[in-house]
Amino acid sequence: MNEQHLKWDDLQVVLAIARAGSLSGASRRLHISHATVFRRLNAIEARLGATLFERHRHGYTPTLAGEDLAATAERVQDEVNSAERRVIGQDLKLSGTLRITTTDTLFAGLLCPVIAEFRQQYPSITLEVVISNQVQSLSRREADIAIRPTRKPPETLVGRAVGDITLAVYGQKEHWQATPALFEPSLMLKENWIGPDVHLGDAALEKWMMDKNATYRLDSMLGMQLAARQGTGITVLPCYLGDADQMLLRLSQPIDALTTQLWLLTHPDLRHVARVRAFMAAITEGVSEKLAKASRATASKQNAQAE
Amino acid sequence: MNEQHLKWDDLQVVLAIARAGSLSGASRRLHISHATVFRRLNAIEARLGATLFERHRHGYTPTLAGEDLAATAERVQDEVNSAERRVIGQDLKLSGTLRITTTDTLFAGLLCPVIAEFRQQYPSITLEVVISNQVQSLSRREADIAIRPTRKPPETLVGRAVGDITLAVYGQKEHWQATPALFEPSLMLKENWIGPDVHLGDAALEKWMMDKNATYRLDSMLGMQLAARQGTGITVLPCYLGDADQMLLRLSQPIDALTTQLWLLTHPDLRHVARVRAFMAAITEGVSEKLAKASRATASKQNAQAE
DNA sequence: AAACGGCTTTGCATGAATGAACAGCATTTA
DNA sequence: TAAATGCTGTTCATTCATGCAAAGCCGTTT
Repeated sequence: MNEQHLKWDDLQVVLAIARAGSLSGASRRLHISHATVFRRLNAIEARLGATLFERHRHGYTPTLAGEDLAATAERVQDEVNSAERRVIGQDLKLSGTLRITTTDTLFAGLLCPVIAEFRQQYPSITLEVVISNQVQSLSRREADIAIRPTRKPPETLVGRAVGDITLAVYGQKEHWQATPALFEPSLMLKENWIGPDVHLGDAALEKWMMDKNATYRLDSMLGMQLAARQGTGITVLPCYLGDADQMLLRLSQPIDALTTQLWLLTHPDLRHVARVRAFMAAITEGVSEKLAKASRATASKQNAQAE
Repeated sequence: MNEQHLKWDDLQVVLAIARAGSLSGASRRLHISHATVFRRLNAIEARLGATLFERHRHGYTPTLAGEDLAATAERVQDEVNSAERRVIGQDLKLSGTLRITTTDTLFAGLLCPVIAEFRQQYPSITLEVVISNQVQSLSRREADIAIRPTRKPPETLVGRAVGDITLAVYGQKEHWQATPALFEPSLMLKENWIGPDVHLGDAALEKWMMDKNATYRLDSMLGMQLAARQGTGITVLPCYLGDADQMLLRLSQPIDALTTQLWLLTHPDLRHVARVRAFMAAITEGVSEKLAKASRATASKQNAQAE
């Protein structure tokens, strides 16, 4: 036997195939061509003199040896990711790339102009924005900063709460403008409600909507906003989104049970990275003012009704 | 920041530079060109945006980040080596490569014909023989099988003792053939002794030679054999070596304090590899007979004197 | 039954990586 | 003191690895 048959990068290929269960799945995980995955696996097996995967038409299943290597690869991956974070965590330059993950609602309703301003302020920092309602793993280096509404952030991450996100009932202005009062939601059960489907992933909202019997469900707040604009029914939206929409009218006070906080989160290892700090400061400044403005709009409407 | 800047193979380069302290040293460790080391390190640093080594004319020293990555790389190396041994340890084929390490003395005096016979018997097995008096690490995959004289083998390895290696005093036949008796070594203190230097690495032999005042020292048994052939003095040699040399004559009984055992050692993970088993069986059979023959030659000479 | 989607496998052109050779500088050796 | 040695750094030609495109097979959907 020669000294070393296993190239360290080989483990990454084995892991991707084992976890994806196919060559094409692995190629998508690794962002390389499936032809390359195919050839690299065959080269690895030839070098080791061992069969790592059983071939099927629908894909590949690992042998015992293949699974052993995949488990090893996971441990190596943790080591590599930790090391990389530690090294990059010392970066004091206001340049380089930042990868941000946030929801479509937050991006469209709150963050877009703030990020544009940050771009002007720090042109040397390259931004990659992942707009997804799926959770991106910060420890797995899928993103550097997460901007999310949450009532309880993960303990493994660090960050700050920027402000409260209040939610209230909204309806089409054209339909509801002749009714100036704010309603108690429990008195609106006979209305047609537009609600969230299970993919939106807000358990508290789903629970709150249970007695509303929504027969029109969408998987995003933006979708619910668009539906309410059509006069199809009433729905619950974040105040920053609903209040800014000229075609919608606020129909209730903010609903305490649905209030969340907006959190900026990053991995502890990255908290001293200069561009991470700069970005979080800019978002905090730009967004907390907008959330405060939404809060003031709530109070103004209440005073107007008292007169 | 992009998802991943650190290629897993990068760690290997960083480790080699950190431990060798220079690009050329690292290139020798990795068996690649120093130009490649130079370029790969610069590429790694550019990707990470961090300085891993300080440059000097005499070589490179790691920064804190570089040392951190090197420590990580060592852990990864252990993982990779263990995984490879486990996978290869299931290999049941009588083909592939075997890497053997043994001493120059054992190779020249005992193993050469036995290995040649093994080559004829298993032509599909490629042998790489490292002849060195330095210890080669089996856990670091520098060799698969070690053949060594030792009185106490390392506990982390597995193997078998093939037989005893006896050592006795030898002198030039031309000079000593008129003196048929065997001497007690303590009565030969006034002779000119040829001894081992410190690099031979046999502490028991060095201790035994202390009162012999050897003023001609060599760093190998083969060297001591050649010197004794010239009639320069008397020396201590393994019986399998001295008895087979027509120009030398045995002058003493085997010296109990110097007797060692010949061990075949391998890593526990490799003990079921078919070619490892085949090689160890062949060496055991071929060598134990030769060591027994040396033992019989001792008894015959003693009987001749009793008559 | 045809179309579609997902899988694996193969050939060719291109880009990336590597080794060989060279150059320069400082230190060591004869 | 000159030559040898060992280091880093650069250029050019070659080799290797990769992506693109194509082909084949099979199961599912229309």
